[in-house]
Amino acid sequence: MEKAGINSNQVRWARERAGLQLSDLSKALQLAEDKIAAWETGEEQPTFRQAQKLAERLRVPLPYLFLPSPPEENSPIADLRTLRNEARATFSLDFKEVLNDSLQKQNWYREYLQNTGQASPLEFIGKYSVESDVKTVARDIQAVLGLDEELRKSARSKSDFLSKLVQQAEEAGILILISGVVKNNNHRKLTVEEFRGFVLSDAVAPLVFINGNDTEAAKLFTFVHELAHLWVGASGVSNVEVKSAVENDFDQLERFCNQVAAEVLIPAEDFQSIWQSDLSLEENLQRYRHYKVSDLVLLIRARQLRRISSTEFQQAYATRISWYKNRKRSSGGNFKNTLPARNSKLLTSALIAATLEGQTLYRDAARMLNVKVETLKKVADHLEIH
DNA sequence: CCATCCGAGGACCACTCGAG
DNA sequence: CTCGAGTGGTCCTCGGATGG
Repeated sequence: MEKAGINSNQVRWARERAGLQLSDLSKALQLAEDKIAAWETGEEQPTFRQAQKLAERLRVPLPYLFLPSPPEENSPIADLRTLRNEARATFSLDFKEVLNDSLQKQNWYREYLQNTGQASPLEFIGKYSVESDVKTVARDIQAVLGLDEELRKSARSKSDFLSKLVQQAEEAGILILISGVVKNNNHRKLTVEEFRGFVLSDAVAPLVFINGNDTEAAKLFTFVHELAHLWVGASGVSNVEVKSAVENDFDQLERFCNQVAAEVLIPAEDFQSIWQSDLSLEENLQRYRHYKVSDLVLLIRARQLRRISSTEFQQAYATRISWYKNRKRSSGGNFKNTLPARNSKLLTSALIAATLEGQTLYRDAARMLNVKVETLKKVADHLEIH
């Protein structure tokens, strides 16, 4: 069998980068641990086929295994880090892949707009700064989203409310991706401990990514929080701790975006006028049902506006969180709906339009969405029906 | 050593239904 | 009417099994 002739040092580097033990790899590749160890020392060489499988499992392009030394991997993440002053030592491989995947989609979409003469700058990107008035920014976001009494009324449920807002944001030209996994791999779930969302600001093709593994309540809040980022024109990775929204976040930008998000979802004036001090917390929460926001958001608001004590907040918050965590996730669903939701409907339909017009190859389009060509065609049919 | 097949697991939306 | 819970349809990845 012909040997691949890879650089043994690269095997070790890639394995450690992927956070895998020799034993994990041995199991995944169905090969003896000694053999893989020998690849790493250079005593043995894998076959081409084995090298291919190895690269696949280590999530690196095959050529990486032949390089003389590890490649620089700093590109977009370095920028994000400087923009966000939180000292995050390292990002997980999963996160990096999601970020790169999103950047590719954003780049494609920007070029698509340019090629079709639709690339006009969105007026709201970077319209304000963190020094701006919270209320003013919040009103502007509401206006762009068309978030008014009517929209709230038309939402059939809280999750429907979120999807309606997402739809409005996409119509305004913002790509919104909501996914709880890396690419289409259900075995690689994203953790909310690492991030709840991120935003890639851009004048013509802004992109918001929401970690779909989060609770409904948190997703809604993160979504609006990321929009606030765009309104001040800042990219960044966010881990919006719902809890920290009521305390003084050390980061001025994050604090500002949290305040704006709360103001968008439930304006302080409305909140104050509806609240009745002689009612219990639970009774009061019932009075805000038509706002279609979850108890968690209401609790944040109540605390921010000093309607409840810190202890009351902590207590009510804790019971909600455990309830949300215990709730069952139904399995099933239609992949033809899932795919556009994960990759942004705006991007998906633009991509399909581009392939139909012959500007983009089916192969490339399918690769960008991480599906087979056949699947992409089915999704295209599905979307045309509606 | 390797190609191929097959079942398990699980993501997510859209819609319906029934209780309050 | 409102709202949450439940359900159906579809795909991708993984890993074990099989047999060349």
